[in-house]
Amino acid sequence: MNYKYILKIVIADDHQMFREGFKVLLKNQPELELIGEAENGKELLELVEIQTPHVAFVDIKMPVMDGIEACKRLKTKFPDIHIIGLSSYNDDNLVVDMLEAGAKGYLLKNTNRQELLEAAMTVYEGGVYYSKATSDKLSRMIGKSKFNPYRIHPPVIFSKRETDIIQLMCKQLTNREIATQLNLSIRTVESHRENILQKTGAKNSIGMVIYAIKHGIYEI
Amino acid sequence: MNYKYILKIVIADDHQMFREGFKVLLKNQPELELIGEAENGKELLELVEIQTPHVAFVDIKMPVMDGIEACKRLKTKFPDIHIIGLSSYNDDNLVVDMLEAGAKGYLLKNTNRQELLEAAMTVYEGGVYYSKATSDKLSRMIGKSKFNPYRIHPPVIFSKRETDIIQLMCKQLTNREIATQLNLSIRTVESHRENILQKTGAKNSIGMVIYAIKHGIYEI
DNA sequence: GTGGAGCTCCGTGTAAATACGGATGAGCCG
DNA sequence: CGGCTCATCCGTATTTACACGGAGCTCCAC
Repeated sequence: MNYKYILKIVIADDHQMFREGFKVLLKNQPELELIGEAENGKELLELVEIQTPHVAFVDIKMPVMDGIEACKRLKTKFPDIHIIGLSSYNDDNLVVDMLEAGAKGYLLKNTNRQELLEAAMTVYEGGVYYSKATSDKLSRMIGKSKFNPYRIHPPVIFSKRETDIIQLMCKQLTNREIATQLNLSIRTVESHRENILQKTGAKNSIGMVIYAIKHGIYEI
Repeated sequence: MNYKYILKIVIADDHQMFREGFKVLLKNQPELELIGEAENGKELLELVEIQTPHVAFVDIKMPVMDGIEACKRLKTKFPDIHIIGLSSYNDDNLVVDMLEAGAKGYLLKNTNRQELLEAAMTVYEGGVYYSKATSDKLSRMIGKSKFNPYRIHPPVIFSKRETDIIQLMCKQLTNREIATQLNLSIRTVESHRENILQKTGAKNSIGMVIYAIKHGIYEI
């Protein structure tokens, strides 16, 4: 498996032991960068307020504010965030609630680093992911519900060239300067820029750079 | 908000978790450079002995030597250092002690990067800064004491109008749309934009929006 | 009551970006 | 092979942005 992104993630769980174990799983996993931890849903909301994670791993059962409520609020306030529910065992009803609240994935806590990475990447790209160890009962519940795994929106993927151009644009180079630097015609650069605007849905280069920053294409 | 310094800061707190969170808050905050950490007051004194921080963020409650004692000793030995007290909740009496010991600011630990930066800059420029979430009780205590809050305003680079326009630009409005929304002539908006570009040193609107995001003028 | 800062407005340009249309070849994959 | 994406290039036109200049007004502080 090969991924081209580095995803910023956060973990919300009330047990420090689990958070530590989670961090151990992230060792030597450069594709996932843990940028914050929360002990409950309230802290998670505060955390997301100041950070900008791509994916949040959220325990369903937490004090103060549980994962389901946190998920609902997160999706309202930060529609772009991708949420993966966590539960200690197959707490079927709660998992379904979590998915209805907007989570796009679900993992049992005794997961492994492979699943962790796969789940994060899948939901980030617009898909859904369920723990392989998901109980038959939960599988049937999901199968019957609207949460059947499918890819909603094709992920916005940028070609290498487009990524280059986005980054150079973010460095305040003009189309002409980018063309010179990349040995391209300025018209080619303009074409790429148009495609980028179209893909990101941005109205102008400002929207594009915000998109780029949000999605980690450009680091500030 | 715009600051022209890069402040060297240190953090003293006995909880590694908090220090890590503190460091997260400093991400993308080029104005604050963390040059050292200490786990207690004693380590803090040793640290300041060999480093020269502009501002020290010091937890009040620490083992070995608490923040209050550390603050007193620091102010005696290094009168130029600026100290901001930290506490997990409104521990009113201790906060007052900390301020009497020479701290020029006080922050609750669940602060944000905006407050962090503002507090650091304010005390560095000779002012005092208290956490916005400071309890009413503490406010009264401070009000009665010699530590009457006042704020030295750092050189304000952006006027209210300019800030408005920056934020609308970040929302991908064109000059014309901004003019309409603010009931201004488009030429006025263009003038403001030119001033903003000049102030930020940005080459175009992309540089400006990156500046705005970096400095908390626009939240993404 | 002078001076500065902020806000407002304007003229005249050039440079750049945005928007629509189109095309060709290379490379990959089933 | 056939279909696809990517990268490359182009024409034409309009809209915005950027850059340089100047000026009058209010408000407030010194």
